Amino acid sequence: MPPDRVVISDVAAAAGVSPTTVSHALSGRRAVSEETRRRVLKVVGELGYRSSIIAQSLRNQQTNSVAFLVVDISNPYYPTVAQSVHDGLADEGYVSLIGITYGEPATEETMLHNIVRRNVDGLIFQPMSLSPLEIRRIVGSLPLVLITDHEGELHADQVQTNDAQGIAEAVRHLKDRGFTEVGFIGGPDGRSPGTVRLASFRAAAHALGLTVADHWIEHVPFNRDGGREAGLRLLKPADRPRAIVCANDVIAVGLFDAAHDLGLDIPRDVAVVGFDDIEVASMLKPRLTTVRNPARDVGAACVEAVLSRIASGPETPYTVRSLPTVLLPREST
Amino acid sequence: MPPDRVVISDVAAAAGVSPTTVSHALSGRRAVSEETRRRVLKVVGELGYRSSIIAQSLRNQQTNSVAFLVVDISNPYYPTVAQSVHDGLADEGYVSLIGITYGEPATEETMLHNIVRRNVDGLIFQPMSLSPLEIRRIVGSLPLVLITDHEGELHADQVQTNDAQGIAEAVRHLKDRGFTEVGFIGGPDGRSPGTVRLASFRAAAHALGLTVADHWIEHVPFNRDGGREAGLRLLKPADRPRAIVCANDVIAVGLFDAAHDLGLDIPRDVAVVGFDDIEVASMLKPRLTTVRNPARDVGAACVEAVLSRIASGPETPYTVRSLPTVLLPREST
DNA sequence: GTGAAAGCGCTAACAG
DNA sequence: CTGTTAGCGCTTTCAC
Repeated sequence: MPPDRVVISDVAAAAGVSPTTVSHALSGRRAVSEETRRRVLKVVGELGYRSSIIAQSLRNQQTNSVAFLVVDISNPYYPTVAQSVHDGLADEGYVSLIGITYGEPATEETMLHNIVRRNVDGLIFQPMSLSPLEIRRIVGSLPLVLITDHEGELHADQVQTNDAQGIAEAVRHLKDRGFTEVGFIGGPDGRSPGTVRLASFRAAAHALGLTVADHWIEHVPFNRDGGREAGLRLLKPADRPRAIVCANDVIAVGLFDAAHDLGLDIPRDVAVVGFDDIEVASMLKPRLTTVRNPARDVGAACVEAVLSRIASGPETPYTVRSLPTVLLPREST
Repeated sequence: MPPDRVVISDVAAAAGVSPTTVSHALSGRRAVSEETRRRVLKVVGELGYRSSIIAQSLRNQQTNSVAFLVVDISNPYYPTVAQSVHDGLADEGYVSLIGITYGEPATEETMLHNIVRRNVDGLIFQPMSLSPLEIRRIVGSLPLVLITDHEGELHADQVQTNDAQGIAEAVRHLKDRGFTEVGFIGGPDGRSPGTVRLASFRAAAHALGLTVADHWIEHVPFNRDGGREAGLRLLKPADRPRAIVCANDVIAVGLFDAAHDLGLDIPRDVAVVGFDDIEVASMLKPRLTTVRNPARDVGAACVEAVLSRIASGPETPYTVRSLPTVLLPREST
C-alpha cells in the first residue's frame, strides 16, 4: 500500500523541481519545458499523486460542486430528476451534493446554511416551505435555480412545468368521455405544486361547466397512504364524483388501493387521472391515464440554468424556463 | 444584501478579539470569558458569519462527507437505499456525495479517484466491475464499505444480504404450489448480485429435484426491457417453464409485460417470483410474489459500518454484516 | 523556463 | 483568559 497522501511537494522533491512547476506541468497554465514536463508526469504516475480538490477549492474559491435539494426521494418522480441533474453535472465535471428536505422548514433552512458553508458553486432547489426571498437572504449571491411554479419576483432563475396546460387537457378529456362530476385529490396546502394544479383544475372544470362539489376536493400528503385515505373519503358516500384527478401519480396509486378496497371498478365506477407519468403509471391495472411531467427535461433545464448562471455571474437578468406537460390517455378513464 | 463572504477575521475585528478567540467562542474547545463569548456571538449574528467548511476541512484533514456510489438510481430499489444512507449520514452531520456508476468500469474508476481527491471521510460502494483489491488500491486506506455478495478477502467492511436464503424459500414455495419446471431470468454475467441469486436458484432447484432446462436460464440487463425480452424468449416456445424466478422485481415487471403480450395468464400459465420487494411489486396485477430485500436496513448498516470504521481507524478487523431476506408470497404464484 | 513567497480561511500549538 | 504564529495543500503573482 503506497503512502496515503502524496502531496505536491512530494512530487516536486522527487522530480527535482518546485511545486510551482509541478502545478503548471499538470495544469498547462504556464509553459514548461518538454523534458521537465515528462519527468514530472512520470513521477506523478509513480507516486500516484492526485491533487487535493479541497486545497484547490480554498485557493481558487470554487469547488466544482452543485447542491441539489429535493423534497422527497421516495416518490419515483424525483430520482429521475436527480439522475438527470447528476448526469448533466457530472458531464461538466461537477459533483452533486444531494439533500433531502422532506419539505420541512427547519431542514430547508439548515441545509441551505450548510450548503453555503460548503462553498458550493451553485444550488438547484425545489422549495416547499421557504419563500424565494428567504432563500435568497440565506444563500447570498449564490447561483440559484428554483424549481417552482411561484409567480412573481423570484430573485433566482426558474424552472417550471406548465401544469395548467396538462390539467386542462385532462379535464377536457374527462368531459369528452362523459364524466361531468369531478373531484380532486391535492397535496398539502402551501407552496407545493399541488396548489397550482388544484387551481388549474378548478379553472378548467368551471370553464367547461363541470360539477365540482366542495367536498370532492381533498388535501393530503403526497404519498400512497394519503391517496388511499382521501379515496376512501371520496368514494364511500353514494354522492361521489364520477372522476377524480390526482395531483400526482403516487396519490393515484393510493386511490387505486381505495377503489379496490371498496370493490369499485376503474374506470366504470370512477375514472382516475394522475400527474407525473412515473413508470408505475403504465404498470397499474388498468393502466393509469396521467399528465406527463418531463422529469429528465426538468433536470437538464436546471443544470443548464445553473451552469450558465455560474458562467455569467449575478448581473445578467434572471431566466425562466417553462416545460410543457401533456396528457397521456390510457385505461383508467 | 450583506457582503457575501464574511470570514473569521471580519468577526474578530468587529468584536475586538483575535480570530483564535472567535474560533473558540464558536467551537467551545477552549474556555472563553462569558463576556467575550457573548460579544463574539452577537457579532456573528449581526454579520451572518458562517464558517467555511472547505477551510476547516483543509485544516482538520476531514470533510464530514461520505461518498455513496450506486449502480443505477432508476431501479426503485436504490433510491430507498440512498435515502436511508442520506438520512443516517445527515443525522451524524455528514453530507453525502452520491455518484451513479452505471456499473461501467471506467466510470467506477474515475469516480473513485475523484472521491479520493475530494478527501471524503469514507466511502460506501456497490461495485459492479472493479474487484475489491482494485478498489482498495485506488482508495488507499480510506474507510470503505462494500455492498456485495463477494466471498473471500474484501480488504473492506462488508454489507450483504442473504440472498440464498430468500431464493431457497422461493423455490420451495414454487414446489409446494406444484410448479416443477422452473426457469430463471438473471442479470448480466459478472459481479452483479444476479450471479449469486442464480447460483442459489440452481442449488435449491437441484436439491428439491425440480427440472431446470438449460435454455430456461436467461441473462439480461437489470431493467424492464431486459425482463420483457427474456420473457418473450422463454414463454413463446411450447416447451416453456411453468414458473420463473427473476433476479429482481424490475425484470419481473418486464416479464409481466411479455406475458401480457403473449396473452398468458399469471399465475395460471406461468408463475412469477421477483426479488427486492420494491413498492411496485404490490401494485401489479396480480400482486407480485417476491423476496424482500431490506433496502432501508442495508442503508442503515452501511452508515453504521462506515461511521464505526471512521471512528476506529484502519487497524480494527474488517466486519461483515449479513441481512436476512424473506419470501413474500402473493398472487403471482 | 523556473522558483520563492504569499495567501485562500481556518484551528492548534505555543506563549504569556 | 487571550493572542501570535504556523501550516493544512494548492495556485499565482512577482522576480529572475
